[in-house]
Amino acid sequence: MKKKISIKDIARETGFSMMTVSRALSNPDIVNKKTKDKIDKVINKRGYIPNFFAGNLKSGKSRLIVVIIPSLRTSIFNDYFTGLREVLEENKYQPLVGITDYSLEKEESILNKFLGYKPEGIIVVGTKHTKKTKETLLRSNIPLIETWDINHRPLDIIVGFSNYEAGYNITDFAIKKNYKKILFVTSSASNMKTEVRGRKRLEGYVDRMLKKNYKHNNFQISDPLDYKKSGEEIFNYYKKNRQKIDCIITFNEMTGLGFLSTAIRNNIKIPKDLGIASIGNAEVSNLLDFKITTVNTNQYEMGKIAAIKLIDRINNVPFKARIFDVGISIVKGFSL
Amino acid sequence: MKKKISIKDIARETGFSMMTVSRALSNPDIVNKKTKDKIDKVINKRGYIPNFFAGNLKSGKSRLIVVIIPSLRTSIFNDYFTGLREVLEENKYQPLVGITDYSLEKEESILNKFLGYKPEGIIVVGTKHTKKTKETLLRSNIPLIETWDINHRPLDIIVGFSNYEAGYNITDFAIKKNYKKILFVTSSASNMKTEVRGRKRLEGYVDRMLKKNYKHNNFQISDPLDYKKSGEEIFNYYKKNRQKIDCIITFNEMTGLGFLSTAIRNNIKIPKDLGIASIGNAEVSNLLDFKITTVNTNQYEMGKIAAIKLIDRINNVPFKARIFDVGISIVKGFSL
DNA sequence: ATGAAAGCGCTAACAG
DNA sequence: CTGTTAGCGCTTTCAT
Repeated sequence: MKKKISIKDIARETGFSMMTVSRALSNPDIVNKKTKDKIDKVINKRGYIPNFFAGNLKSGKSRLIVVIIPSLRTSIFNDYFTGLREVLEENKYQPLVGITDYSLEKEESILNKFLGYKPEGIIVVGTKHTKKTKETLLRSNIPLIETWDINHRPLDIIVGFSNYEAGYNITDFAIKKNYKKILFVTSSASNMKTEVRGRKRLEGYVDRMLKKNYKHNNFQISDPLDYKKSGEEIFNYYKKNRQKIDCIITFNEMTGLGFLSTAIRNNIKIPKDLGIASIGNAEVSNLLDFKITTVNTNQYEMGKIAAIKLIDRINNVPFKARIFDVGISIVKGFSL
Repeated sequence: MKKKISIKDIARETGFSMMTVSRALSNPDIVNKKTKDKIDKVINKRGYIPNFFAGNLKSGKSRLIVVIIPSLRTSIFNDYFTGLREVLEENKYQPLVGITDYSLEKEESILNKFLGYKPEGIIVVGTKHTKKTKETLLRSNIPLIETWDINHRPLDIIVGFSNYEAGYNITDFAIKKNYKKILFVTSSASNMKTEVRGRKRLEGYVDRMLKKNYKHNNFQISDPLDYKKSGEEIFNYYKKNRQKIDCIITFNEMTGLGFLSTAIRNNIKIPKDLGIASIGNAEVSNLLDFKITTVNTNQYEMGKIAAIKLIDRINNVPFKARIFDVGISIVKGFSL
């Protein structure tokens, strides 16, 4: 094993003290130019890399931000994470990513582990957490951003949009296009308390339908992560209930795309015989030539704003509101 | 600001020494059961979370693994990363993720930064690095896995597949299906030394075509990340050259899917009038009802194996080979 | 089974 | 502009 080189070695070799070397690295301006050059030369020659932990231990600043996400395999969280990451990196923060696979228990254990890294901030998806998670979060006293749903009391700060409004607005859009027999598709998980976002979207749909005295109707897919299977399930249901359905709205965009692909391959005339819309803004939908009408939930921007708000919070920038609505907008595709 | 609680506080409150508290946490078996219970109780009550840095500083073990990836927005790297992450987590390692956006220079700077976290291992995508990156990697003396392409001399260990073979095999598959006028699509970036993988795929295609004395033909898309635009570019080229093309193979799967979507919407008869195939295994292609014939590059498994090999290496498990080929396989869709 | 001393590599605070 | 001292919070080592 090669001997590890520390700041001490650089100090010895340059003839300066450890402190001068330290300053040359973190605060070059206050060091004599010549001194700095000499130190730099030796550092380069030796390939010295400062031990991040040691510095952090003393200074108390880790520049680490905990980011907790349900999944990275869904493009929607990917966009969100990309937004986060870009802003964090610009500000020299390093994200520490934890994936919950949609489990609140896993969120709890990840959080516990990550708190040991002494993060300067935390960003989580969702406003629903276990009781213990909430306690830990509150007790830790670390700046915190909850995201993706604004209809809750924030533990600290919330950046998100209204899932209810998303469901309401897309239904409204379909109604105005003269569709009347609109089916709303959710996942069976939307019944459970973990999947609040899907449930809120459904509620928005139901309320809009009730206002028109239209009959509301909810179909549940079995596996929200298997879009192809979902597409087939929805299609089978549609075949059996053609008379009762002239439009289908799915609670998320990939499910919508899954169904759209099945419908196209089965030669359904879209949007004439059947309108299709969804909620969320799947990157692939825009990238392929199957642009579905959907609600853009601005996840990339949401990620950016969440990171900005967190950094403001860390820097004690005064703020008025605790809830930031990044808004939603309907993106027209060919499907409705 | 709330006072931070350290192991010292727990020691004081339980009446035991810091060392006993430390052992109760990291090595519970050698501590008296009653002692441990008492300590646990106080730890829970106070919400004490061990400072990860301090422990690591002394022990020298960070349990951090640097993972450097070109992008997370492509499902292909996502699958790969998921494989990595699962194995690392099972083994109590924490991935530290760096995104290069396909830039070797960014890879270099990320690496330099991350080395300060004293990782126990490094996993990078690709075998092409800047000279300085190579030096740093070698000098750091940290177990290293390079992935995604086996046709190189490994710096330490390589886990990947042959991109050349992928191009060769899919072309072979098309030829055996009696296609003769096969167009291969790459990105303009495939000319540059950064995008070795695309170039190798093209080489495989060319060699297979030459063996049959078929004319090889390469079309380059302008923006490899805009699949819809790529789809249109390829489609326009196809329209103008219908007579010369009976099959199109794209160097990556999303580009193939982009083109497939355009072709379907333009009522091209697939695979009768035109065969379409690609390389790579885009998750979405399987999830939607547009399964394209493609080369499965086993990225999820590759991630898993890369992580396993790295952990073996860290644990000084003796190994014979330095290159591990995870292999490729053709996945039949409807498109060819 | 438990404790005391030492020190990991760095930087804050103070000194000059 | 540079140096000295002390100590961040933990674990290793040695002792009991």
